[in-house]
Amino acid sequence: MASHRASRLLEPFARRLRLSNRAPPRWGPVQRRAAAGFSSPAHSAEPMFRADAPHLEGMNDEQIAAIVAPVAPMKVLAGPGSGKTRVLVGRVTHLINELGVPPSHILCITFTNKAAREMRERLVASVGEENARQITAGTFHSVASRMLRKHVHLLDGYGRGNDFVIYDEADTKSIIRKIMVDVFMEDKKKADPALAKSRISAAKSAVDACVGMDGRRMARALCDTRPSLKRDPYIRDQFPRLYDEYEANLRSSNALDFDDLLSAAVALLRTSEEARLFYRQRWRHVLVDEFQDTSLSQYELIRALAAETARVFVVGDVDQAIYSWRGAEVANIRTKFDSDFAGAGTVLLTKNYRSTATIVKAAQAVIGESRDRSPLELDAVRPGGKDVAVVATEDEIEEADFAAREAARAARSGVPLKDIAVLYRTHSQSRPLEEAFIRAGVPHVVVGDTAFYTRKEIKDLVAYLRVLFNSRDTVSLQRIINTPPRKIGPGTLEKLEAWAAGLPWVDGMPQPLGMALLDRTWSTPDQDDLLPPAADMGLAAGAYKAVSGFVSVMRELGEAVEVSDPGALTEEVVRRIGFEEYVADMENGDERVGYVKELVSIASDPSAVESLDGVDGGGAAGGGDNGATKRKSTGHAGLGEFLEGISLLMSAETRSEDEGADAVKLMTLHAAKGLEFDTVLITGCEDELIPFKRGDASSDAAEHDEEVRLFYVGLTRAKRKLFLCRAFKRQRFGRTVYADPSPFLEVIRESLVGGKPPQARRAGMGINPAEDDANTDESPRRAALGSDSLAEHLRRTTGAKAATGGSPAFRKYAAGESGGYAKANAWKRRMNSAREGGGGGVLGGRRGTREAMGEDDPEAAARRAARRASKGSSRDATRATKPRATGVAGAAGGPRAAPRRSRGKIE
DNA sequence: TCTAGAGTTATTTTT
DNA sequence: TAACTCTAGA
Ligand SMILES: Nc1ncnc2c1ncn2[C@@H]1O[C@H](COP(=O)(O)OP(=O)(O)OP(=O)(O)O)[C@@H](O)[C@H]1O
Repeated sequence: MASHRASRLLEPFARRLRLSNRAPPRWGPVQRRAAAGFSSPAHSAEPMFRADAPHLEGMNDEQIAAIVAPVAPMKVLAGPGSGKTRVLVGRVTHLINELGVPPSHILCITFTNKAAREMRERLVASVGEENARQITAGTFHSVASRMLRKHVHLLDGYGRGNDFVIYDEADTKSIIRKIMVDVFMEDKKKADPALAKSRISAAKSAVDACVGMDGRRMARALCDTRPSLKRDPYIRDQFPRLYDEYEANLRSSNALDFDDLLSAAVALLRTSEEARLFYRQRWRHVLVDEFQDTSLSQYELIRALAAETARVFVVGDVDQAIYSWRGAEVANIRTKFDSDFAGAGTVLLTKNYRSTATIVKAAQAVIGESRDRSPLELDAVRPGGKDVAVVATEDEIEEADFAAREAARAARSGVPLKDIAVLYRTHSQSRPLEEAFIRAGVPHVVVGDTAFYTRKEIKDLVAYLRVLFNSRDTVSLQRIINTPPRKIGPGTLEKLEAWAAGLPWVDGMPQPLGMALLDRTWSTPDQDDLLPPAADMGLAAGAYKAVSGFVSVMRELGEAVEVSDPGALTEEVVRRIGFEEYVADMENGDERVGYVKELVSIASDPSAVESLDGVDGGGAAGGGDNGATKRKSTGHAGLGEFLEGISLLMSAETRSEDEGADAVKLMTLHAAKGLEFDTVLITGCEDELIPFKRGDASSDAAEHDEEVRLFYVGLTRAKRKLFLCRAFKRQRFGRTVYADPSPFLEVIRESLVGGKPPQARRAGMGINPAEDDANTDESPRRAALGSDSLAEHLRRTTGAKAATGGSPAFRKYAAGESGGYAKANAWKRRMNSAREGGGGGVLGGRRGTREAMGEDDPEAAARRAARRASKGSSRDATRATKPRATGVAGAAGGPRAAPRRSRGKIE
């Protein structure tokens, strides 16, 4: 039985394989143009390639060495902009065009969906549409999910069916909250599922495959990686139980969380001969981008897929490792790869083709602040000019206005909007930016914005679809059973649960309520009553009627599933449950109705799930029926694909028209990894924001280094022009917080202009103070707050030592010693703690701030004094002096409002 | 069961 | 500040 299935699944591959066995013509003689940085793998096979092959054109020797290296484990280590991704694409092209590898045998793994999409574009350009379509390119999670969708039933005792759902953060937290309240009797109010979830997640990524491990085992694993937790009584006493309850819940709901996707895929490959055989045949060549950010389970997935076949090619840069907080291990690329993949070769690339020399120099200076960096050199190929500007503004609103204006200016001078990015450390910074872009009428896209799918009306609607797809999904059922209100309150729900608990168990578990209600598991096949008699369910007549109503709607919708594509089905759901009327009645009803329509249109649009098809590569992971051109998939499978898409692809802007849209991209520094833009503006270059410092936690050296790397990643996204923006003050928690410049700014300044005073800078070294920008602004204030006053501010607040040699000061600061930036920090601490204390302290604190600021900018001090005198709230005062004639009100309904992410299709 | 008003909470970073 | 949750009262 099993082997029959296997051979059926493998059949298409066998066919392709036969086809591809014809050797490609015209292989040239072996040429070894490349030597530098190329350590030959143990294999003695010589690289074979045509020196004139188009995909090698313009490549340097090291790049070619990597691309044409013999098929054997290979890793490419190189700094930003050195062409790692380009080499990876070149390698794929080489495999297909020169070695005759069928594209469907190639698996390309990236870290984010954006990167996957970009990779796909590059592949299309290099190997053509048809070939690219057959390559599997996706994130670890999407690839793992696809594997499980096909084969999870082969995981013995795992209790999941192929119609599993993926629980997102909100879903898992709601489960945990429930456990905390029901099992641990915690106060509903106090319970903090976030911490517990992060512990569970950390434990799961600390282990190569959590499948089958119980809570105690997981607790031990967690303590092994985080020794500080060993003495934590919570981990010892509660965590194991919590974990087991959590797992039981997911299992009963036929659900997996994000970490489970990876673990289960690893377990699948380890335990199932059939699956192992299948995927090793399927993906004979595995290539991984950004390998430095792989976690243990991701690494194990690669190993399980490719360790024996040894056809693995990874690229990465330890200096760009920015995900250790979620379990990424640099050791994977540093050492483990070499020891696990025998005879692994290494190629180093050291030329930066992306950025101008000035930008590279600034970036190198910053990464130099990391203690644990790669010894790799990075030489800029492009000459440098005045490409780096430091800009200081009064607050985040001005900063945002500046960014919008600068983007518009760049666009006017010919830079495509989509080649401009505004980066920030935290999502919360995106809001004023977005408002400014709307005000300025500059088209923009907020990338990685999950807001759409976390909206209540969208979650509700998706929950309907999920229950229709998988009736065991208890979290979703609880969401929808009384939404819109249909008189099934908590009391009724409790009775229903009691009823379901009394039904015969299925698969060794009590029946989830959804299954009991919707799958008629209580009935014998020939009965066709909607539900058992009311008395059997312990319900009063009214409640019984309400429940019957719900069940009958769901039954009918369930029948619609098989004949509808996701769009039509969603529309049908909306119609049957009167969702639009329900939503319209809530506040902001019109807007919400718009979002509902948006979801329908996303569901209807086959290209909305484009990257999912891509993951499938038109190949076997999706079943035997494909290879056909893209079409709407109907039925259960189509619904599953759609649901998977919205769980896995975090952002709504996966639709092609948004992706390709000519719009400025707003995103976090993390999200920008691997991308490049002509012009980059990094906002919030302030101490404690970059590098980020959380109020409570004391940051250790490793965390600081990661902040350094993150900023480094941000800097190196810029090809031609880089703006570093900071604001003197910023609203946080509704309070005004004053901030010093990021210490990294001083590092950059010093590297580009040396320890010279600000005046010398203007004479025209690397930094362009952007004074013009300031002066052409309608607000004359910015001139006063340009980078000159910034430098002045830096010099004074960090002391003379820093002024003549910022770096020693920085080192002290980083080491936590006093004398460096500690002075400035003490100043700020005083400010903030003064504000914390009651009334009088507030005033005193503010005054102190102004004085301190006033020292370096008399004009600003005068302005503040005027504001103080005006006695308004600080916000009003700010507004009064702001060039906001076109303010929020004007922009809100403005016809030229920029295309925001989630509304694109509403018209 | 629903609502309005009070009260509290929030901000790293992502799949 | 603003967005969300909870509670009391209808
Ligand atoms: N040999 C080359 N000649 C010209 N341009 C090149 C060459 N190699 C790479 N580039 C260009 O340099 C830029 C950076 O390449 P790529 O994105 O592949 O770098 P990367 O190493 O992946 O960067 P990162 O680590 O920042 O993701 C791209 O625009 C690419 O086209």
